[in-house]
Amino acid sequence: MDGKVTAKPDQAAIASPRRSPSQQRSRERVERMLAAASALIAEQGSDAMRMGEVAERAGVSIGSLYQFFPDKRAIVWALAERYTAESQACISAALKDVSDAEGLRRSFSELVDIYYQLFLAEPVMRDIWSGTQADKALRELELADSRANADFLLAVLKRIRPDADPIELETAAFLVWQMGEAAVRLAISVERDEGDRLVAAYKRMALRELVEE
Amino acid sequence: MDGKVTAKPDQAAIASPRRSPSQQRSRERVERMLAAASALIAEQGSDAMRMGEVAERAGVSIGSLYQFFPDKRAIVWALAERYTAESQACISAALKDVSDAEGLRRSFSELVDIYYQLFLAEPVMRDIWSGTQADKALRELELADSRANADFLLAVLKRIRPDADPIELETAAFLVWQMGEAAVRLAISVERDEGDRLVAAYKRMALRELVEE
DNA sequence: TTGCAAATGTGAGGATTAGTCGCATTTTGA
DNA sequence: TCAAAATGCGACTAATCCTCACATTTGCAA
Repeated sequence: MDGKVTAKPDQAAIASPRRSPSQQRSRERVERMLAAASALIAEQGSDAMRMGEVAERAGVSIGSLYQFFPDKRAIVWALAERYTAESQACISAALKDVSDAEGLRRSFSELVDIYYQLFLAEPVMRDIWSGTQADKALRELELADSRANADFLLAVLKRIRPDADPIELETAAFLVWQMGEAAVRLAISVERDEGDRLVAAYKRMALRELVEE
Repeated sequence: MDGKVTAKPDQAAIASPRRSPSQQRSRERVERMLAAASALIAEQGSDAMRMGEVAERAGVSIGSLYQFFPDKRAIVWALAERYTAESQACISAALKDVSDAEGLRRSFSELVDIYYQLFLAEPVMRDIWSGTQADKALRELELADSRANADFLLAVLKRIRPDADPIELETAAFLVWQMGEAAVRLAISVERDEGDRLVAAYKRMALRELVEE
């Protein structure tokens, strides 16, 4: 147990590749590893995903897998980061130019629908956010992501209601956003009909809080 | 809506004791096992809990542990069941006699506070609901529990607004309840100040939905 | 009391799987 | 060209869940 790897203290050691692929060849292999992991998570869930199976499906050896990912969580993390970056861009775009209540109504409703569809359609996201919450680092990524997204909403609120207490607006934005994530997670875990009703009810509830206060 | 816990699909097959302790001696030993598991979960989280450690701390052998619990999840499940039963009784009591909007305001506010305090104070609950969600059976227990609790709320709503569409009321009750659980989980994972603000904001939001529609 | 079946208790070992390590092969760059 | 760096490999180690064959205790009918 003589530590050659110990140098890095925290987050880098947790989530970043053990070694960055610098050659074209290895970059492609890393992509294959991620694709294999993604497929396996979609099929069985991240918990049941076996590292050996990822390696086999990617056509690489176990050793190569661990060359670029320090541990199993790092692979899931890497996928989660991609999805959050993607959805953040989407959210930012949807809310960037909103500056009045009516615009918020429209954009917010669309946004929730997009989010709902995304979760319905993407098994990996579904698993990562509802299944692997056991992982502390992932929970923190989600929380940070949630805050970042809530900030887009907060920016809109500040434009619409410039005189309101900023702390109150921040609380409202964060809460409403987090509720939305919970609503979507709930919606995808029940029958489709009920899920649709729940998402619609959430939209009403959220908008009432956001624009009718 | 019979106010009774609806039996989940194959909960017995998944989680029930492999063998029911019939002698006083073994009943006490099972209690010791659960107590040990509870303590370990509080200290390290259910994921890091080791079966060997549970056995050692309970003063029994590994074999005895598996005599009464078919697997690791069963121990966590058994603890989760106790807590949900406890909190359901509490919720039922708080909402049983509410029959008007003002009563709901008062009781709901108290209820949320109790829930919040419970999560703040009880590390095992905290871990089970935020950490071990990777376990499918536990997710289902939570969902069933959530529905059962929402039913108490639904009963109140039906008394207060007898003319409203029952499906809509059901959706509202279920959503509001689920949002509450999400709000509390969120609140305990941030700074205390912010958590308090979030819970307060949730209360306002929920009551507006429940009594001002 | 006695005898015996059922209940309970035990812990070494089987089975699985995350992660390591020394060495082989390929690429880079001077 | 060729040495150093990067990449690739897979048998092996370690940790951990859980089983199983056997030992011990308890309940109870004769």
